[in-house]
Amino acid sequence: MDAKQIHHGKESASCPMDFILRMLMGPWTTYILYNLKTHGPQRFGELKRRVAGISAKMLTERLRTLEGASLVRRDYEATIPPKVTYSLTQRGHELDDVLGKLAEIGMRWEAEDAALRAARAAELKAAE
Amino acid sequence: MDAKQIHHGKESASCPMDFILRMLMGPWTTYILYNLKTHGPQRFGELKRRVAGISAKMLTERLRTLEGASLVRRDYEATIPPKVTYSLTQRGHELDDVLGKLAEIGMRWEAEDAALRAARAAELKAAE
DNA sequence: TCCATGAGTTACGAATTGGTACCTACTGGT
DNA sequence: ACCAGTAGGTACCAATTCGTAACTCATGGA
Repeated sequence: MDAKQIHHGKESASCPMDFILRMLMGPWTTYILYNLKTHGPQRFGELKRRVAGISAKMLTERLRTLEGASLVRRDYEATIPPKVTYSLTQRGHELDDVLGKLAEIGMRWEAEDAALRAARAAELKAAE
Repeated sequence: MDAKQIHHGKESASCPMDFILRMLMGPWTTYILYNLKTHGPQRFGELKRRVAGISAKMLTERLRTLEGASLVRRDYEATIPPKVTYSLTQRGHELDDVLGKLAEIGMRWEAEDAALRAARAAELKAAE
C-alpha cells in the first residue's frame, strides 16, 4: 500500500516478517494497538483523545490499514450521530505476545542503559 | 534520529516498544538483521550483495543506526583496501526469538490467506 | 596509464509523508 | 440562530525520504 512496498516488492516477498513489521511500523500504529489492547474496543473520538497528538487524517488512515490487514475490526452503527467502534480482531490479539515481549525487551534495555549511565556518572564524580 | 521521533518525542517515551519498533521498521532493517543472523558476520560488500537492491547509502545509514542502538557491531580494519565486518551484538541476538516469532506469525497468516483465496476460487468455480 | 576494489560520503532531485485548515451531514442544547 | 460533537473526506503545503550519480583514497593488476 505504500510506494516503498511497490518499490522493492519482489524482494520483500522472501521475508515474511517484513510484511508484519511494515504493518506495525507506522509512527502511531503501536499506540493504537496498545490502546485497543489495554482499554478495549473504543470509538474513533475516544481513541483519538487517547493517542494524544494524532490527527484525524492519520488515525483514519492507520485504522484503515490495520483493518485491511485484519488486525482491527470496524463496527459502524448508522445512528445519528454515527457511532464507529474499533476493536482488535483475533489476529490483532495474536500479536499480544510478541508486542509484550518487545515491550519487555525495550524496558530491559532502557533499564540497562539507565544503569550504565548512572555508573558512568558515578565514575565521573569519583574521578573528579 | 528521525524527525518523527522529535515530533512526538514526549509521547513516545511512554511506550517502550515504540523505540524498538522504530529501530526494526526501516524498509531494509529486517533483511540486514536476518542476513547477519543466518549468514553470520559479514563485510559491507557481502551484505550489500545479499540484501538485493539496497543502495550503499541506505545500507550505511541503516548499519549506523543499528550500531547506535547497539544491535550491530562494526569492526574496522584499516588495511588497504579497508575491511569492515558487521556482526550482531548480544543485544542483536536478543531479538532472534521475537523476530522468529514474527516470521512464524507472518508465514502462518500468509498460509491462511492463501488457503482462503484458494477456497474462494474453488467456490467461484463451483458456482460457475 | 587506466581501471577496479572496498567502504563509504556528498549533492541533487523526485516522490512520499503527514500536518493544517476546511468541508460534509445531522441533531441536541442554549 | 448558533455552536458543539461525531466520523470522517479533501485540498494544499512543507518537510522528509530514498535513490542515483559522482566523488574519495590508496593500492594492485593489465
